[in-house]
Amino acid sequence: MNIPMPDNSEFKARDRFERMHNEIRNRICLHDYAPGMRLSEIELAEEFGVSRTPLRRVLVRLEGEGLLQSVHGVGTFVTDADINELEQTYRLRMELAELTGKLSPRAPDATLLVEFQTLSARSKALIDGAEPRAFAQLNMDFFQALLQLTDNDPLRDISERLYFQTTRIWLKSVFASKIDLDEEVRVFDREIDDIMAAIELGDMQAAALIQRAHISMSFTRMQQ
Amino acid sequence: MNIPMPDNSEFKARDRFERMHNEIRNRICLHDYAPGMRLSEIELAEEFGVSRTPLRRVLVRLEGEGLLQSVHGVGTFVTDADINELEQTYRLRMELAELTGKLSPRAPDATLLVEFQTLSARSKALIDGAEPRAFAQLNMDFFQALLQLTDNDPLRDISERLYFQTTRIWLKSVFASKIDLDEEVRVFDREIDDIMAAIELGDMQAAALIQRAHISMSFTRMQQ
DNA sequence: CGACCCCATGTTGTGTACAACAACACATGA
DNA sequence: TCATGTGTTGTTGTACACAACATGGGGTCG
Repeated sequence: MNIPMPDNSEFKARDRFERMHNEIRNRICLHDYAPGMRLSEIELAEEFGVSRTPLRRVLVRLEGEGLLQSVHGVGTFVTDADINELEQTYRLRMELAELTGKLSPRAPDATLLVEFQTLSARSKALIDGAEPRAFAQLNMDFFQALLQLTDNDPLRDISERLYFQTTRIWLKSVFASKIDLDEEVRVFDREIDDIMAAIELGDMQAAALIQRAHISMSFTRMQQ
Repeated sequence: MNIPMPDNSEFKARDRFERMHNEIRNRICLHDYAPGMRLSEIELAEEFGVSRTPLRRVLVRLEGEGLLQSVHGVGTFVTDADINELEQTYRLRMELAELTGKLSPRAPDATLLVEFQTLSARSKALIDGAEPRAFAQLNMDFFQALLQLTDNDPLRDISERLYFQTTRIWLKSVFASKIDLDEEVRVFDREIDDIMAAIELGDMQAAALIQRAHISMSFTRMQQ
């Protein structure tokens, strides 16, 4: 009844898939591929040194994650979202963030604490003049660090999935200068410090609530 | 910036993909393909009258949904889950069910009410001696009807995703006679009637809470 | 001038042959 | 008897050629 799994961790094909998937997902998230943009299967395949077949496997996965959409005979496009879908997703993300503190919260180990401190330092380095892309990268890294505060795997997967669905749309507002970047960076820096304070007290539920509040405020600022 | 979409709804390729995906997912959910079972790409491709290529696209999607796992040179297997993963997923499903009543609850239209009555009738028909598969099918149909009580699309998607991840494992307990099927059917029949009562009062939040309670109890009975 | 048709072009989708890989049976030797 | 190597078989993964499809431009007819 057990599914066979090679104990060796070489996984040539699987690793390649994972690399390509992460790389393309990051590019979408960081607006290297902006919403609405068309991706060329041929160019991407050439870049990664593979044929279209394994690349398409990655694209199919990303389509399942709601980040891409393929249209026969036309192209593969980065999906966009209107304000209504976005609001639904944000409201759900808020609830999930709170659940992070309720379902299997996990206190961070020493390694993770150091990682948070590094993130905090990176944040402060951005306060005096930041580029949107560097800020987006930091935001993503911080989010993924936060995910390690819960042991509930499905919750992690889903939160990550929704993060990647919303963050590029949010970033669009930043790029369009609808949001004041410097102000956003300052707010984010406070969020990191507040959450770190809660974590160091071992109060994971408080950390989750702070995160929830910031997701909410982030969406509010975006609407203005 | 808009993604092109044919307004015509013929979509030959897309429809075929959707059909194959739903069919295989249902088979997994109803234990036509039990957890741990190996699927033959060649046989499935022949059955659907296509080559391996488009079929593999479906399998990749199902792998992304956590229902399948492909191992190079060995086979494609229906995933199983141990009790720990299952508990995590069930706890998350409970919370999401409650959220259904909070985030964009929607009162059912006449069509949906009729559908619920039909489901109730089907349930009562099963009370005197039911087959596990028919019960599983009813359970699935009822769940998908419940999903229409919220307008929050991401919440719907995720709830459905998690349902398909857990229900086949739950059904395994039923097939293994760890759970008394007749008793399970009676409990489920009450759940339908209780939820319908709440819905007819327009109290969607109560309906959601009842559902949450039943998800919880279902998992408890399963553990015994 | 406008409406329509047709075809050239570029894209995604499909079929097929082959490569990479893992499991198993069997022979072979210590 | 057991360990080990080796070939066979069947599976998933990959490459490539071609089909299906949508788009846009130019031509043609009204």
